[in-house]
Amino acid sequence: MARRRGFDRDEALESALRTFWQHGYEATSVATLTTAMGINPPSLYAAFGDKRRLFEESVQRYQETYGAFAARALTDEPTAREAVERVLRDAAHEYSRADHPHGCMIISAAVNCESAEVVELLRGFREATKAAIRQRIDDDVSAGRLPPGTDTDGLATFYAAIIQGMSTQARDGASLRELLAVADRAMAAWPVVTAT
Amino acid sequence: MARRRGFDRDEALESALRTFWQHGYEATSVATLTTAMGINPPSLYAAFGDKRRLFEESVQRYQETYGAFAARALTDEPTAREAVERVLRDAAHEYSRADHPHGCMIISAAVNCESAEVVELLRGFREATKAAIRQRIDDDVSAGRLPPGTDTDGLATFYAAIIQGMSTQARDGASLRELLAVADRAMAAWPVVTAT
DNA sequence: TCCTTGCTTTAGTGATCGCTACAGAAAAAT
DNA sequence: ATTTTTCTGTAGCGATCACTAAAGCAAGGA
Repeated sequence: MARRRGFDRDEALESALRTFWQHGYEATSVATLTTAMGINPPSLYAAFGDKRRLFEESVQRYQETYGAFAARALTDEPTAREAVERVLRDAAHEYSRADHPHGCMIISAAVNCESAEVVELLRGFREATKAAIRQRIDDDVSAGRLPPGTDTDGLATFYAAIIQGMSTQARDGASLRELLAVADRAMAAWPVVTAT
Repeated sequence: MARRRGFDRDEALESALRTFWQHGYEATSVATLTTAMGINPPSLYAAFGDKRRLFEESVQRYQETYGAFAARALTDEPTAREAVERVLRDAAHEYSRADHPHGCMIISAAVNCESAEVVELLRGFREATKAAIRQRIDDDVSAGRLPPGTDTDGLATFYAAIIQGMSTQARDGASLRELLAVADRAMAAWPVVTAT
């Protein structure tokens, strides 16, 4: 039929992801992207549509790779307490790794962003994570591991805030040790279950 | 001598501050600034130097006004515990007020910013706040209100992360009630002082 | 071998970026 | 009233923004 694409679409998307992760949506220019991806603008537009759709694909890919630890922890662990603790400890490791940008892309890539759609896209992902934490805690209330009157929404908001604070700290250069200390301290705020 | 300035420098600076606070350093264009300030570019450059120096003055002004609650709480309260608790509760109120942008300017205005100098400027302010919290806790260790082995640096990092998480939550639309719940939950992680 | 098809490169679109030259206007000093 | 000085508005600087028209090139089908 015709000539085939001369670059690996997946590798190019990974390069775009990391560039967006480091600099954010609007601060990343198409020129920066094409340089990082090793292609020319027309190839980018042919393969990914435009800058926004490339960003959306990058975020999707982030959620399925670097950001997948949270969903994994929430489903794998037997109790809400262990699940949340593992989310925080995994976040500490993930956010401080030296082989990719620090912090969380979902949290930091659209902070100074004029596009309401892009802002809402990431805010939606953050809300979803918070809702997943709350669901996991609700399950524990239903199972009797937490008292019936537990403020599950408040707890979910608190741990979502912790994750966001850890991401900011990581961006500011906090070490794995410091982030783990934050995670441990945050778990000290877990509701005390009084014996019956 | 000569013609006097036709606008109020302080009012113009306040307008610039709020614009930077809302949109961040790089996402705020000079055109946006001049519109918000009600002046033309040459007036801005004559009165404030350039965009970066205007931003620095805006940050300075922010610290002395909207952001002054933290330093006040840390010096006014009698104990570190009360001081940190008041910082968090004041932050909850300040970050969710309807009459100015949500969250903290120092935390959010240079997240997606390519200028290393601007990033470092705000990071320096964040480090200073963290250091002030740590100092206040160190004082309590010296005074015997906290045990000698207390990890004061870890505690300061934790509450700095809480403040940053609250700022992100506020930007995402969290209410005063939700932010206060985060503050209260965070205080539940304060070290337990065992009786001697 | 030649044609068709689609990816590639080059080069440039109008719009906006931070910033400023220039000239007119206004107020204090003479 | 005239001069001096500094602010003000207009208009535009070169650079960069996201994006694309046009033409060259490579590979499968005839």
